[in-house]
Amino acid sequence: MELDERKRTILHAIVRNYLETGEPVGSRTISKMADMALSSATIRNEMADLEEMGLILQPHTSAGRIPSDLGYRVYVDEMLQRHEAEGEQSRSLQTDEHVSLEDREQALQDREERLLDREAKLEKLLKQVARMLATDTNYASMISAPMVRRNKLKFIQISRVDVSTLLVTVVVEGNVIKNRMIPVADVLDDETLLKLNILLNTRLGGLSAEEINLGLIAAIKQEGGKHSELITSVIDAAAEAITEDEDLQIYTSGANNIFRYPELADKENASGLITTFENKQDLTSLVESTLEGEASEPGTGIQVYIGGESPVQSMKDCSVVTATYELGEGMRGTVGVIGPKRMDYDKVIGALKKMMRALDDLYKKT
Amino acid sequence: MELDERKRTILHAIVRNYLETGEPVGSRTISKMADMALSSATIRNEMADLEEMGLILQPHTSAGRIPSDLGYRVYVDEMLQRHEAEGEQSRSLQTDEHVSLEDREQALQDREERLLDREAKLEKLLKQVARMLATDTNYASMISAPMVRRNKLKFIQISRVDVSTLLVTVVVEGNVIKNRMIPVADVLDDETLLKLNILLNTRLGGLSAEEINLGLIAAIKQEGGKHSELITSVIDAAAEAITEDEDLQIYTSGANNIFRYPELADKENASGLITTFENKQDLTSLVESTLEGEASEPGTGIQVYIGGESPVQSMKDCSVVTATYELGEGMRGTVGVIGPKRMDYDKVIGALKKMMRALDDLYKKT
DNA sequence: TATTAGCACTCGATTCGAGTGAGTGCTAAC
DNA sequence: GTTAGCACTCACTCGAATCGAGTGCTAATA
Repeated sequence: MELDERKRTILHAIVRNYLETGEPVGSRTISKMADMALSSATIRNEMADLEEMGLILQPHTSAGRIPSDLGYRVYVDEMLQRHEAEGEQSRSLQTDEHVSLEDREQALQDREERLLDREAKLEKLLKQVARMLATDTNYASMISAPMVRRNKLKFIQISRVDVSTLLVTVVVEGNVIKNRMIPVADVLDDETLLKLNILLNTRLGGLSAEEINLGLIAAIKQEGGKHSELITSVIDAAAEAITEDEDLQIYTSGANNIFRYPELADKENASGLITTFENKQDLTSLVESTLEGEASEPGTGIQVYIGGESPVQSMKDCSVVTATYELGEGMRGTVGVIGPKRMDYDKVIGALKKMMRALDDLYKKT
Repeated sequence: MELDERKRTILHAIVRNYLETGEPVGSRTISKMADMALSSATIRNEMADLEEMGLILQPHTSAGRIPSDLGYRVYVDEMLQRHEAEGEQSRSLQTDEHVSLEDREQALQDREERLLDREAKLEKLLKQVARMLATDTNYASMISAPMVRRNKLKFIQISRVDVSTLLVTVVVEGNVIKNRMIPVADVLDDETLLKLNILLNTRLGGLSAEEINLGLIAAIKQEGGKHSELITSVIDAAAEAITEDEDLQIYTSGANNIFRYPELADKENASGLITTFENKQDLTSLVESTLEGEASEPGTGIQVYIGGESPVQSMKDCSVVTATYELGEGMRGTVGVIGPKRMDYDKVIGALKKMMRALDDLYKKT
């Protein structure tokens, strides 16, 4: 059977109505709609067809129809196409409605703030983005910290904080900074310290994790003479700073919003979702899946997972809309909104696009 | 009316039974208990008295009794006294059952790990503690990062990472480290850098936030000559590191456990609690209240908030058991367990005490 | 005088059945 | 191909009946 124009219209009507009311929609409701010149009986026939095609379903015999996952799918796909088309258009028109982050932009006005130690301030930004998305949409939101490429050592410094303590500061590519304190028994004079610093920087600067092998370490130790033990500690710290695959930071917000939607608020669902939001662990699959999808088919960058399509088990009754954001320098992360399957996809996609544009601008203005 | 021995026994029986079953307990249930040689009628009379005294109440006329908040209070108070007594005993006996953190202790065996950059590793420890408490008790848990006293500058260092970037590293009392990157237009040679470092350390080292006033800053700037702009930046960073009243970090775990207890799992309650756990903001009042309470009456360090006693509005149907932990050096924080009013206080208090002992040992072994 | 047996009573919870209404599928007429 | 009409389904609501755990009170008992 074919999904002709009329069936498509009816499907749309059903989906839209269901998104609004959250209740199964009957044939009479549809036939009474303004631009619908058909009787309920006709609608019923078409509905029967749509059901046969797996696009809608009945909760029980004497109820109206609700969209099936597949039904949502065709609805969303069409919407995405429309958004994409619009996107092309607006890109040439250059709308300037991205005001929401303006206070942040303000904060970033002075040059110093901008190049700041990423770890600290980025976290605040991400939390803010998550919160804004959640409050804007009334759904739950998540955002992953961008994956930073950082496998090259940029700078090492040993300094003496007090007589018995040394501080090792390591800067790696991407301006990620790691500190480590090392207690020492024997006091080192300034000269030795300076020598060690020069030695370490000349030998290790610019190297990646793979390049720092045992041979090299041994060589440096030899050069360092009696301070080999200290050198080991320092290189250790450096290695940790480079390799440490810090478990993908993810921030969430608005978890409580799930209670707004009865279909998610029952104990079973709520408990599972809350656990997912708390552990964050499970959300990584969502991040990965989004990045993959984006790579394989780079479109607007928006992806929608309906029900079971989501890689996260506990979200089988939810829909997830994700996007990939970029903060320049190839730092990419994933941001997403999680809500009931009958979420307002249009609004959510709009909010995400707006947010991504804001993030884009934020770092483009550097 | 007086709370004589028999009334007390009956009250205990009611509370204990209610903690177990979660259902109102009737006179017959009590009279049938092993060590109870009274008829249900007598129990009923006593119950009427207890109700008059405000220690128990009836959900409705034809139901059994449940403990009132006041009833819980006397129950818990007695338990706390008992615990305190036991505590005295076990302190001289020196039991050695604190095994739960042993893997962590293992990790801290090698000396280096121990003095490590607190920020990073402490966070993991705290998260682990929270999770362990939550899984041990099946309630929700929270832990606040210890408040560090850090108002004295210990060490400042400016170093050149690359031609256009300087790195300022500030260490303050308590070995908290702050980094900040500063972009510079004009290149600084090593000598100037060294001079600046010495200048800053001699003038600022050991000073507290109050002591770094505008006059001093002006004086330093003058000494620094043409690098006054840079000096401003550095002092800025230092000041930030000292004062920054970083909004009291709090970690939570096991929020989903609230769904185990029907009296907390209804939408209203659950939504409120989840929001509280997510924002963490509201939990600060709990931390403060605990520290205050601890200060005014230093006992076992355990405090119990029953229902409305808790300073957190959303927890009016919960009980909260908190404790103050200490990681040496006067670094104190608060750890707590949040559950239904009918929580197993004994188990929770036990778990908290055990955890505190483990934390104590962890840092005493330094 | 304190305790207990007995009894009427209360009231939430559960069950049952009737009634309601939104919605369907099918058939026959247009 | 569309529509009016009709019998049918089934979740939902509501009130009545029943159940039973538990109470308070009274009178008898040790």
